[in-house]
Amino acid sequence: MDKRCELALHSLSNLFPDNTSSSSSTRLNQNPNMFHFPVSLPCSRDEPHDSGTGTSSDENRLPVDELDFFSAATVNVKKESFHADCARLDVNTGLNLLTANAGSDQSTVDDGVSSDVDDKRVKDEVAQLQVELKRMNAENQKLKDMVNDVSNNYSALQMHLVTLMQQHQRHEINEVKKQEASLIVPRQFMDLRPSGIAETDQEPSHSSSEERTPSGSPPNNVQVTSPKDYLKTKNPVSQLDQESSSFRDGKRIGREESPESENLGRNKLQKMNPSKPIDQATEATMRKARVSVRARSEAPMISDGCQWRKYGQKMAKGNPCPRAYYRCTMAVGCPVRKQVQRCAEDRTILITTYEGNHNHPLPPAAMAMASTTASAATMLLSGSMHSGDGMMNPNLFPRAMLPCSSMATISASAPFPTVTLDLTHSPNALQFQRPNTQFHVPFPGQPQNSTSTSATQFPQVFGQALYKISASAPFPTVTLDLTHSPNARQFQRPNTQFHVPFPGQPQNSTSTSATQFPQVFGQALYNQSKFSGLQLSRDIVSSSQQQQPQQSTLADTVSAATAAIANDPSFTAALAAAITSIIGGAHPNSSSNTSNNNNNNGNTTNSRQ
DNA sequence: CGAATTTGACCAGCGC
DNA sequence: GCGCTGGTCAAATTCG
Repeated sequence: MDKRCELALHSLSNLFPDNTSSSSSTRLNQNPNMFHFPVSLPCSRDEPHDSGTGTSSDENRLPVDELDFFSAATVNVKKESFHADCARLDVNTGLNLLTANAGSDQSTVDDGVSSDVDDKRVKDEVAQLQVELKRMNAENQKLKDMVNDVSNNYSALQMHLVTLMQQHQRHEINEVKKQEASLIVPRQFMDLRPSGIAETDQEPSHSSSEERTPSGSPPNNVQVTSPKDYLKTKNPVSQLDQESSSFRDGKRIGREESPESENLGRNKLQKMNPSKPIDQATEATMRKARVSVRARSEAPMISDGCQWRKYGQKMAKGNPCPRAYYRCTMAVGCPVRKQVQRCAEDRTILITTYEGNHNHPLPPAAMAMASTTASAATMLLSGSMHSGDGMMNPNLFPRAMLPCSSMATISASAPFPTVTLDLTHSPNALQFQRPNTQFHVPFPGQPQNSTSTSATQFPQVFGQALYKISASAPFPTVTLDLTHSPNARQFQRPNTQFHVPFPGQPQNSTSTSATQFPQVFGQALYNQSKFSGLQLSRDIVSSSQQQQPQQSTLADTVSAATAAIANDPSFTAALAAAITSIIGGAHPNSSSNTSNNNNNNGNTTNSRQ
C-alpha cells in the first residue's frame, strides 16, 4: 500500500479509534457476495504526507491542510477505486471524518480567531465542504449500487456457469453414448445404459455386475464378480473403501425415479417408459453418481447451504452409528438426497454422500457444495465415458482423469476397479490434518463467536486432499476426503478467518461448534501440476505441512490449473468448478442449513436393525 | 398448530 | 424361497 495511504488510514484511526478500523472492514460486509481485497487507498497527493503533524487525537482536530488531504484521498477513492469499495474501504468513513473534522475545525477556528472575516471564511469553507460532501455521498451511493450490481451479476453468472457446465457434460455424455452405441464398448466404471435399456428388473437373473454392462453383455476382458466377492477377495484397505463399501455392498441404494414418480416402483416406472429418452437416462445416471465427502466435524451435519429434510434413519451394517437420510427441500421435487453417517473407525469423521443434481436455483451459499458435487459427479461420469480404453487398460483411467497421475492409483486387477486419487501427497495438503480442527468463518449476520450453529459449514473443497473415485458400486461414487484437511490458505479471503495459525496471524481462540471448511477447490490442480511426481509419504507431508503453510497465491493456482487443464482436457469440468470456486468462494453461508437436527447422532434407530 | 423429526413398517435387490 | 440389507414411506411424536 502506498505509504501515504497508510498514513491516511493511520490518521483516520487516530481520529476515530473506535470507529475507523471497524467501519472500514465491516460496513460493506453486509453484502455477502463481496470480495475481500487488501485495502488500497489511492492517493493523488504528490507530496508525502507527514502524519505526525495534525493527527493528534486529543482534540480530534486537523488543520485545513490535512482536511484537504483527506478530501483528496476520498475523492480519489471514489473516482479511481472501485477496488477500494470492494475492499471494504468505506468511503463513508472518509466522509464522516470530513464532516466531523469540518465541525471541529470550525470550532477550532472560532476559538482562535475572533474576526468576522475569518469567521465568514470558515463558514464558506464549511458550506463548500458540505456541498462537496453531498456530492460525494451521492457518488458514493452510486458506487455502492455498482458494487451491488456487480455482486448480483456475479451470482447470476456463477449460476449460469454451473448450468452450462452441466449441459455441456450432458451433451458430451450423449455424444459418447452415440459412439459407444455403435462400438458397444463395455464399460465398467459407471452405470451408463443406452437409452431404452431398462435396469435390473428387466433382467432379474443378471448379477449386479452384469447390470452395469450395456446390452447385458459382460465386459470383454474383465473378470466379473459381485461387489461382495470383490470385497472379500480384494481389500481396498483404505478407510475410504470401507466407507464406500457400505454403498457398494452388493446393494443398490437410492432410487432412480424422478421426484414425480418417486412413489412408483422402479419396475412401474420402467414399464411406463420403455423407451426412456437419452436425457432421462443421462439424468438417471447423473442422479446415481454419488459424491461422498469425508470431513472431520463434531457437528451432526455439514452445512452446505441447502435445506434438507430428514426422511429416514437406519443402522447400516458394520457401523454402530446410524445413517440418516435427507432430501433437499429447497424446491418441490428436487431429486437431490444425501446420506450422513459417521465413520465407524473414526467417529469424528462425518461422511456425507450426495446424490443427484439440484433442479432449482441455489443460493450462493449452496453453490459451492452443489457445484462441487456436480463437478465431481461429472468428472466421474466424464472419466467413465472416456474409459473405453481404460477398460482395456485401467491405468489409463486415472491418466485421463488427472493431468498428473502420479498420485492416482487404481486396483487394475480388481473386477471393480477403484481409482484412488490421493492428492494429500501434494506438499500443500494435510496442513489442516488435525483432529477436531475447527475453522471459523465469520459471515454477515453471524456472530463470530457463535456457538449456535450445529452444522459444519462446507464451502467448496473438491479437488483437494484425498478424493477417490469408486466406480465399482452400482453407483459410481466420488469420495472427497477432507479429513486430511487441505491447506485452504491460498484461497483465504482477507476477511475470512480460520482457526489455523498462519504466519503473522495470531491464532484465534474463539471456538464455534460449526466446523467450517475453507474453499480450496482446484488447489489439487495447483499441487499436482507444480509438484507432479513428488512422492512424499503422507505422514511426512502431514507433519511438515502443518508447520509450513504454503504461501502460494491464487494467481499461481489458476495458472497452474490452466497448465494442468491444457495437458488434459478431460479435466475441464473439474477445473471449471475450481475456477468457479476460486472466483466465488467468499460466499457466506446461510445460517445453518436445514433444521439443525441435533439429534441426528442420537441413538434412535430403526427397530428392525 | 404447523413443521420437522422419529421410527416402525414396507419394499426391492441380492446371496445362499 | 428365505433371510439380510439398504432405502423409503408415513403415522406418530416432538418441537418451536
